[in-house]
Formats: sequence, C-alpha cells, structure tokens
Amino acid sequence: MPSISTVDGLAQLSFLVQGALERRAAEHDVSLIQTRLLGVLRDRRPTMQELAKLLSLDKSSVTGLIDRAERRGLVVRVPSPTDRRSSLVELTDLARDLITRVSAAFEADVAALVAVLPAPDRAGLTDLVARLLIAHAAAHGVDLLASTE
Amino acid sequence: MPSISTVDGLAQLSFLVQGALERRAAEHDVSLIQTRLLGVLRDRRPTMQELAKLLSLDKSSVTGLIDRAERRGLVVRVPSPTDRRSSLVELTDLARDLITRVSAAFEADVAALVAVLPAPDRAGLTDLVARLLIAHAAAHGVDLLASTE
DNA sequence: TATTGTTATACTCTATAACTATA
DNA sequence: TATAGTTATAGAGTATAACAATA
Repeated sequence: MPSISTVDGLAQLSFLVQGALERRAAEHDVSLIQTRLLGVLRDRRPTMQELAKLLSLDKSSVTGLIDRAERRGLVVRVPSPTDRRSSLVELTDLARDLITRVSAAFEADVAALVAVLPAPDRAGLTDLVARLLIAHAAAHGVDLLASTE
Repeated sequence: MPSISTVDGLAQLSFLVQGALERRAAEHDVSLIQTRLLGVLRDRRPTMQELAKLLSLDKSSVTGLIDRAERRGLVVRVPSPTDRRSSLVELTDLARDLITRVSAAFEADVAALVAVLPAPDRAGLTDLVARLLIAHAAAHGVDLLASTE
C-alpha cells in the first residue's frame, strides 16, 4: 500500500474537502468567500468592522464583498441604532435558503467520503479530529476559521 | 466536551490546514494557486493544456498564471520539441528553493497541530486518513487535487 | 478541420491610501 | 483626534469568446 505521511494526508484531505465545498457553492453561483460570509452571518449580525475581523479581510475588501452580496439580494445593511457611522449586516431569507442547500449537498459529499470507513473507524476519526480542533482552539483562542457552511 | 460532527470536524480541519498553507505561502509572497502550481510542477513538465487539466482551470487562466509566474522567475516556457504549437512549463531553481522553504514551514505547522495527540493516536489518524484518500482515489481515478507541497 | 495557446474583455476578490461622516 | 465606512486605484485570478499558428 502506498504510504502517506500525516502531513501529506491531512493536506490532501483538506484539498478534497475544500474542493467539495467550492464545487457545491459554485452550483449556486457563490464563491468560497461568499459562502464563508453567509456562514458567518448565520448566527451573527456584525458591523462591517467586525466582519472584517471575522473574515480576516481589510475593511475596504468587506465593502466590496457586501456590495456584491447585497446586489444579489443575499444580505442587507441595516443602520446601527447606536452609532450613525455604522451598519449592521444581516442575511436575507434568500441567503438562508441558499446556505441550507449548499450545506446539505456539502455534508452529503463529506458523508460519502467517510462512508468507506466502517462505523467504528469513522467514530474514531471523528474523535481524533475533534481532539485536534479542541486542542488547537484552546491554544489559539476561539478560532474563527470554523463555521463551514 | 463540545461534540463535533464528522462533517463539521473535517470541514473545520480543512480550513485550518488550508489557512496554514496560505499563510506560509504568503510569507514568500505567493498565493495558494501559485503554490499549487509550483507543487504540481515539482515532478512534471506539462504542456499548458495538461496544466489546465491538472489545476482544473481554463487554458486562458493558465496563460495568465504562467505569465505572472514567469515574470517572477519561478517558471519558464520551453518550446515543445515535438509540436511547434505547444510549450512545456518547468520550474526554475528559484522556485525549487521557494517551495522547499514553504513546504518545510507548512509541515512544521501541521506537525505542531497533530503533536497534541499521543503517538499511537497520531498513527491511527494517519492510517484513517490514508484509507479515506486511497478509497477516494480508487473511486474517482487518480485525483489531481493532491500534491500539496 | 481540429488543437494549442494567446488575446480581448469582463467580473470577483484583495489591499493601500485618501476621503467623508460621525464620534 | 479617532473611528466607521466608502471610494479610487491597482493588481491577481478566473472564465468566455474570438483569434493565430500549427497539426
């Protein structure tokens, strides 16, 4: 059997998983970053500033990102009630529908990927991955990267 | 303990791994796609056409990608000896140096990530991931996605 | 005729710097 | 003065369509 190092294996797996997400998003004509945006907004209503932090982007990049998403009817800017300089960004129902469908397709992809493993091994994998993520989050603070969707 | 589903866990892990690669590449002013390009060229000297297939890009996108890489001294176009319409693309020594350093830093990142697991668990993870990748490659043909570097 | 690669064009995504309007 | 957000600008990355050169 071809031996794969831990590093190579995780790297290849990450390409596989990201590729699946990108493909499923593309089916609905959204990019990976737009998908991440929608995912982040699923349970938040941040300011542009906060969004920039959440996505690790410059504020001017967020302006463009939200402009395009708003033009497509996926998000709306709501004036902040407490600061007249500031806007809050929130999802539209259209976007909620969209991410629900993208998520479902993506989850099916990943489920199919791991379906080749017998159930006990699958459980073992899930456990090991969870331990990695928990240890990483503990070491680096709550990591934003999360929230696929 | 927070329970994480298999799908969510793999998705989050993939963001973590890709983020590390992207960060390390950025330290040397190369993008993720340029890094993938260099990785693919490490053991190949493909035509533009073949490169497009390997990277899942349109041929016109590859023209631009190679233009920019060539301008930076990372690759060269060599006339094909057998077809005067065609060029072969190959790495320069500069690029080999670059990917060696990016790879080393990235591998250290991933090694640090998995270092929290005891050795036997780490071995178990590697084995499970390898089995996933092998099964996937068998089902989908040799998958190009591979070749992190 | 078909294939290889480039060019023209258009759009997304990103950052830096300068700006406006609040605070 | 400092902060929130936008605009102007520049560049990477991507695709489609039309094209030139070669097969």
